[in-house]
Amino acid sequence: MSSIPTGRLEDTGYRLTAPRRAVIDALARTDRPFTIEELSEQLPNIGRATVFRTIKLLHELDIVCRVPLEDGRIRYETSHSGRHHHHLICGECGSVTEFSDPALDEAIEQNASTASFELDGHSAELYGRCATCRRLP
Amino acid sequence: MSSIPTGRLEDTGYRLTAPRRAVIDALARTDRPFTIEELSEQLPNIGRATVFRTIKLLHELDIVCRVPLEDGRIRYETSHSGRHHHHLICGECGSVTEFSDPALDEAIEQNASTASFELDGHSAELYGRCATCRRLP
DNA sequence: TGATCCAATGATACGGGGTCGCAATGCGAC
DNA sequence: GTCGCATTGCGACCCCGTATCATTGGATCA
Repeated sequence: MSSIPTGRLEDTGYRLTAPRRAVIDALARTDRPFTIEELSEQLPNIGRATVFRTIKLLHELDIVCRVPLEDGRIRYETSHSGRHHHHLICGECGSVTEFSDPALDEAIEQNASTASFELDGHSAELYGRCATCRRLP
Repeated sequence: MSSIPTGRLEDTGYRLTAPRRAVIDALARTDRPFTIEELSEQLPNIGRATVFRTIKLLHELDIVCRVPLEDGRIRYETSHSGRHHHHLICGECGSVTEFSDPALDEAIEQNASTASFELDGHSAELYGRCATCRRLP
């Protein structure tokens, strides 16, 4: 159960309304990647469109992040670092672990630079099985 | 106008039928990433479902690859290398350039290994502006 | 050459995920 | 208080892709 930086909403001129607070509370109660549908089920009093809009907003503020699965489906997750990062996505239990690595970012920048490409974003997702599912210590 | 290795279809036990040939011919005529809809418009006599099925098939055979855009939409592209690679995706002209880089793959494997994660796939997409759009030599 | 059989096709309905339009609501500033 | 505008809820809608299923047609073998 992590805490969500609601201040960031108000700082950027958005209102912290009751429905938004309800979505944020629901997020704080989950520690696993979720779909909008799952989230929406937990919030029967909140309109589906509002859940979508709120998640979109939180995504723009880097409070939640999109997690693209291998098959193209999307889940969302509350970003723990709030900074740019990558994901280790377990295909067995569905867990998602954030990581960041300067060497990886460096390799990405190097490739862009070699191609005279002006980089303004990137994504990197790793798919496989997590340590827990492999029953490693 | 690149040539498509149609042999790979028959080698794997699939029939090289007229509709499939039509899709493949259309691909050979495009050198830009495309959506199924765009492709389907060029093939008014081919059923939409067949275009989807054929692209899915070609994707499994690594003849075309999925290109996930920054906003989550998907385009497809005929894979030039036929091997695993990453993409430089220009947000201005929409061009997609393949590249592969052992250093990048190495960094990815390193991170998986550190997390005791058993890697069985990964993706890396770079978003920005290509050299042409930047008007570089 | 024809008969046979199964993969492939096309039409269409369906489903998941997300957005739009719009009237109603409710913050926050004055 | 009240005014204005951001936000909400509802429902219709859209996009992309898949499932269903009757029909077609290609490869194989006699």
